[in-house]
Amino acid sequence: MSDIKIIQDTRERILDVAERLFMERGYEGTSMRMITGAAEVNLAAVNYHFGSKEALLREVFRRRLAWLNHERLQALDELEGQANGAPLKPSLVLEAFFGTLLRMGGNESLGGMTFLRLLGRTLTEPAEFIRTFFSGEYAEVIERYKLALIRALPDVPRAEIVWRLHFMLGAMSYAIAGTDVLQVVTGCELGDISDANVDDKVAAQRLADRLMPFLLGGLRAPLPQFLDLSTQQQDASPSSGKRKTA
Amino acid sequence: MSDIKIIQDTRERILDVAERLFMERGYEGTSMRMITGAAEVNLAAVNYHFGSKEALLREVFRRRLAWLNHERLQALDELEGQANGAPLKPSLVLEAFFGTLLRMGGNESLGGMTFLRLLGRTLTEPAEFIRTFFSGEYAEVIERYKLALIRALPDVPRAEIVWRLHFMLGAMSYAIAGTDVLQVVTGCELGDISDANVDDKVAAQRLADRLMPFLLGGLRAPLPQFLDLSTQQQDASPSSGKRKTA
DNA sequence: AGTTAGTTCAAACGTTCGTTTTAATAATAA
DNA sequence: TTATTATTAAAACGAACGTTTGAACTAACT
Repeated sequence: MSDIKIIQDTRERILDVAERLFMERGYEGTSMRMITGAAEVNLAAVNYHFGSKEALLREVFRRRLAWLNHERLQALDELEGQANGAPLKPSLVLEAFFGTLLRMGGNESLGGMTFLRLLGRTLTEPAEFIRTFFSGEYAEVIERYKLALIRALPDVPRAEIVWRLHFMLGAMSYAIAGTDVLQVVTGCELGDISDANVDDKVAAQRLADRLMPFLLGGLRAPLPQFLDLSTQQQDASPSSGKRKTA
Repeated sequence: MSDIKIIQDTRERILDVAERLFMERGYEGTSMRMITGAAEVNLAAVNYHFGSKEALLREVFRRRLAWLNHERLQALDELEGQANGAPLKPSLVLEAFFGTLLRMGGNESLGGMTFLRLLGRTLTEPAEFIRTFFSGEYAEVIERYKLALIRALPDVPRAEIVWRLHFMLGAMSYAIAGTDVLQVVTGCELGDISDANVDDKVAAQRLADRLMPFLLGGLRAPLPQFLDLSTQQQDASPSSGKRKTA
């Protein structure tokens, strides 16, 4: 049962190892020799099968993002189909977008938490070709969800929704990518996410349970119109009265 | 006025240039020759003044974090002094923690947005020594604020607060670090943060105005006890009744 | 003046990087 | 079988990496 994949062709074995190493050490911090060494293939195999290191990274992402993009679009299609033209509830839009990703993290045959961590980390990689690659891969899905959120929150300005989508992506990426980083920072009380004994399925579910309420709370927070950071006097507690609510 | 700092000693010029390049290209993506070339100093100057590339990165952070840590602790001290032993309002704790950082981003002599971006990016750098360095630099401040939040939200389990602190750090880091990344992803409608024409002061203020309400909303969101991601039926809209609120 | 400590400089060190080459081997088709 | 193609193998390529060396220059003090 655990040795289903003992026999793997070179191509797949390289992709699996590269996925893990890129996650652990970053793109620039992972050399071809590390990859081919861990995958137990010849050094030239990467260039033979993929052409270059850059192309290998792209392929690592493409085989996962193809599934993710399709799944996310389909989830939104279903929601919009059921809604019959009515705006969707924000919670359902978030569930479709982030829930799909987190469910992917729970499925080891789709890369599991390894791929999720890689995705979160790589979004901040500064290399030029990585950025252009991601905007190409992500553009369509993000655009669809952005429009869905704009329809779901008709009273909130578009710009504000984009900001908050930005914040939500950040919270999610760090929550995933930064586990071992912030585990030290925040003390060891998380336990859950960074626990290696727990399998991806459970870890992803626990993360989802905590993350989704946080994101919804942030998305639906009062608008900043009447808040002023430069004074220390603003009151953002829930009991305060006169505030515009998203 | 703009040429106050034309004359700089080698040490400072290296630090300034390294700060910017590490932000733009990452630690591994920035070579000593890039740094010394841009700083117009000899290649050996970095090793002479700092010892190694690693030590240079540490020094780049130390000169900024010294100020930031002091300021954050002092802000919390003041709040707790004014409160006379009573728990602080969550909004004030967040203002002290994130407001201090964002004000730093508005002050060019403290590194401005360049340092903020560098900080956000570097938190996810996978290199081992970077992680251990940060946990050492951050530990005290994070611990203090964690305790303040725990006191500020007595009804919320400690673990949940740590999770949400984690999420907030992520939202902030990405909001800062990922501007040029997600600018493409989210379309060009942000305009504000990634606009090079706007100075750091304005950019930091605009970011703060958007970010603080989002973080507060997330921090104070309903607890996940009764939410279940695996079913698509949960309702997280604000009008729904029976939910425990943080 | 001479001495000393601090700094800058050009040049080279050995290592590792991604990639390429050329030959050997395995697999498939005629 | 032979011919052809696909894959793997070992070795080397030039370039770039972080670091070190030892001499040259500067400035201050005796």
